[in-house]
Amino acid sequence: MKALVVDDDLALADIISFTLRRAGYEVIAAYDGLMAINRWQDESPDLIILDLNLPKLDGLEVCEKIRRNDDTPIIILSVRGEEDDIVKGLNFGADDYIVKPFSPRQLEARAEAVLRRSNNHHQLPGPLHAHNLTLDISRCEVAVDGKGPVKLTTLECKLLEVLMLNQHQVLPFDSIIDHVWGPYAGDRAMLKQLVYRLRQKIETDSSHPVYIENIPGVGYTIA
Amino acid sequence: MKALVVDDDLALADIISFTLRRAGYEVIAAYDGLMAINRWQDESPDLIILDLNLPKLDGLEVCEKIRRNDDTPIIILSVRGEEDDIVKGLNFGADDYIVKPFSPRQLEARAEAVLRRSNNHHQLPGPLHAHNLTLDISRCEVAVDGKGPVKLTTLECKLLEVLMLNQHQVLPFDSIIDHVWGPYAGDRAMLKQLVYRLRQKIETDSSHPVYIENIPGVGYTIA
DNA sequence: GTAATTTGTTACCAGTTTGTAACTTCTCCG
DNA sequence: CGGAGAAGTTACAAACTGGTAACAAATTAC
Repeated sequence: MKALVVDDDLALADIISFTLRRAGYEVIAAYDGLMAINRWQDESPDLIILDLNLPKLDGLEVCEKIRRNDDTPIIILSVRGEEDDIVKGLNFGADDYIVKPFSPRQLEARAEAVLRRSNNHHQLPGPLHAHNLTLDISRCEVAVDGKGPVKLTTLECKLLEVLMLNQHQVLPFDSIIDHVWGPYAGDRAMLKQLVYRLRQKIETDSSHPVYIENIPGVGYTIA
Repeated sequence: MKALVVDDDLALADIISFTLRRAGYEVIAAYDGLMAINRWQDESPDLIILDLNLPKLDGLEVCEKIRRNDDTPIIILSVRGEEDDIVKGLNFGADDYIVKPFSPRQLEARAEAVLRRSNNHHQLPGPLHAHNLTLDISRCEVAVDGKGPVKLTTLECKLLEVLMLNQHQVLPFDSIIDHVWGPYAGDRAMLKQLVYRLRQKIETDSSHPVYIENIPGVGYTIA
């Protein structure tokens, strides 16, 4: 069982690693967000212990990025014990959220509980389809109604991606914002603007949006 | 998605049930250990929220008994936040352990995280039914008698939600106000107005309200 | 470096939603 | 019957919302 420990606090990372090794895990470590992504790609661990407060790339973003590609179990470890942080973390796809300070034994028990549940299966992201839109995420291009692909900017692409991934569901403003700009950045004015710009590119009749629908006071959806 | 809530504190069990219903779960309850086992056998819920301090049969024993037979996700809920308790709970096969007091939002998020793992297709909260009304909370839309959906405002939606969740019960003004406007906001005049506006949208004969009934001096109800 | 593109910021407008208050109707009860 | 209190109705103003636009800052391309 291979575990990836991500924490910029070297001392703490060591303690965690030690704990896990003692419990029989093979442990690899990363000290910032980018490194975490790299090690995850190279080593494909069975479990990730993730601190939130990371240099270079925020923990939540790491979590999101990983979740987009597979479902390696993730346990978030953070000093932030606020309600909002916990809920946000779990909504980003984490399996558990432990507030520091914590005990090794608890970490061990929770790791086991999470692993007990997980069973590996992969899924690779092809182009996304919804309605009659086809989104090629890697090239940031969308084909409307089969017609020639339209180039999107990075943000527009992320917006459309999260909407299409959750087709038929209404996504609340805040969760869209989190997914497009990452946690702790972005606001409604920016989202409003971005939706406007994206619509300009994919909607034909501006007064009656076909694809991106607004649910007043709640969020947006692609039906 | 069916959830079994086990807690001998009736008030708390009610709060938990309400929270889960709001999130789109069908909820059944049990107030002691033996009852929990019975209901679990009869109803085979998709998720169990389990208090540890139970009469007749201890929570941990319930957990163990259930685990022996199947792997229904179990979230333990307890006042005991000691290391030992948490580790023990998780080792008995629970999927998560939440220490009281906790917030509804966190319970909801953790329930979702656990379910995400247990059955890979994560079922969406379905619409609410009562009488011949169908309320889609996420879209703020209600279908009357199967006919085309009517758009509701956020407040109207919250009002109808709380009424429908408590169908057949008379809800006192103050508790409705709390649920719609939150604590320390809203008053009866505003509620009166809101009921009027909601009725306009769903009632056909204004002089004889079919859905929302007023109990003078007490509150409103959906029969 | 400059030009082009992308992104963030601010302001405005129209439509909607909400709060407030006055007024009417209903109901209960002596 | 009549009056008081509760609930329903009406009307209007204030606040808010989301779409649009124009412009500035930041980023990228050349």
